[in-house]
Amino acid sequence: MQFKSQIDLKLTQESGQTSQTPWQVKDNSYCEVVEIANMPILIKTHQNDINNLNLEYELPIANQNTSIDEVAIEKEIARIFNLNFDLDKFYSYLSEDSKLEPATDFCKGLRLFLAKDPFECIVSSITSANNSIARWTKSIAKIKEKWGVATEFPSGTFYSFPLPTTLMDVYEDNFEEYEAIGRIMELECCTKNLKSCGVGYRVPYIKRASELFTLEIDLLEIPKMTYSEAYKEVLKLPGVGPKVADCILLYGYGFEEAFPSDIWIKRIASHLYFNDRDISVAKVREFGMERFGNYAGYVQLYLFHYARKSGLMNKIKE
DNA sequence: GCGCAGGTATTGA
DNA sequence: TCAATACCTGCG
Repeated sequence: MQFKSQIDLKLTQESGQTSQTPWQVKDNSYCEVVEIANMPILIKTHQNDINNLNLEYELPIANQNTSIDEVAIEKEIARIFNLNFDLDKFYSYLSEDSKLEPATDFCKGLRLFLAKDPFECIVSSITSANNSIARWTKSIAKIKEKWGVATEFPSGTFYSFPLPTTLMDVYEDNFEEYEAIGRIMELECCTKNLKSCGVGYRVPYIKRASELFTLEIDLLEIPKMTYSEAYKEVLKLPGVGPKVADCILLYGYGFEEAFPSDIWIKRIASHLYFNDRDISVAKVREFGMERFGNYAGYVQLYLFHYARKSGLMNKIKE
């Protein structure tokens, strides 16, 4: 299967978008389990040039004889890598703004990398708050190892992200785990609890969010809402403030009018557009949404990577 | 060993 | 509505 779209797969995978961790690299391909028509399918993507994306897939060993709708796979992959977004049109938009114009050179082929699973996106986003990319990436990997759903494929065993029902009931920390099954182990041997994944004080946020998605909130309703309805809805979740809400909406659900604003976007925006004046994060968010409209999300993505790669970030650290 | 980075929740104007 | 502060962890 091949997609004739401009995309830099490596850049898109590794740009630290918060909806999910990068896919596993195996044999020169990025591999991940994606659920399509209620079946876990192992997707392997690779590319040789920036205008082609190649894809192979495997069915679970237990379902080798099941027939699968390839069109559904194609659609889902195009959604995840946002392949229908017109990059060239976006680049000509960037070129009209002298502040944004240089970003193109540093980010050619970078696309939104949307969540394969909304719940994973939400936990990833909560974990990413007040955290470094390296740290939250490790935490998510540990959560998958400990409670993920294993599926056997011809290429091996792969784990997908745990379900909300699983995560809502896990032990919070060593002490809780020890209390529950302490008789057969030492306190320092406790490893199957959320705190041991390095998520720190976000433990109750993650557990409570899992509970909400099990009992009260329907993840599939969110994409049907307008941006501002969806924004209010995800803000109800513990550990979700303005920045994380926008990340969930943009990287998780593809609301491209979101402009996730953190300390870096604030610094970049105030440097480029406000003469280095100190602007509140809330104002930067408003500014971005107002000025860039439906391109706000892409502009945010591009600004961040442009600033990082060009050395602008080091320069404006105040 | 210790300071620092980084959003959210909470508290108190 | 806004400012100040605590929260946890890993990195330099």
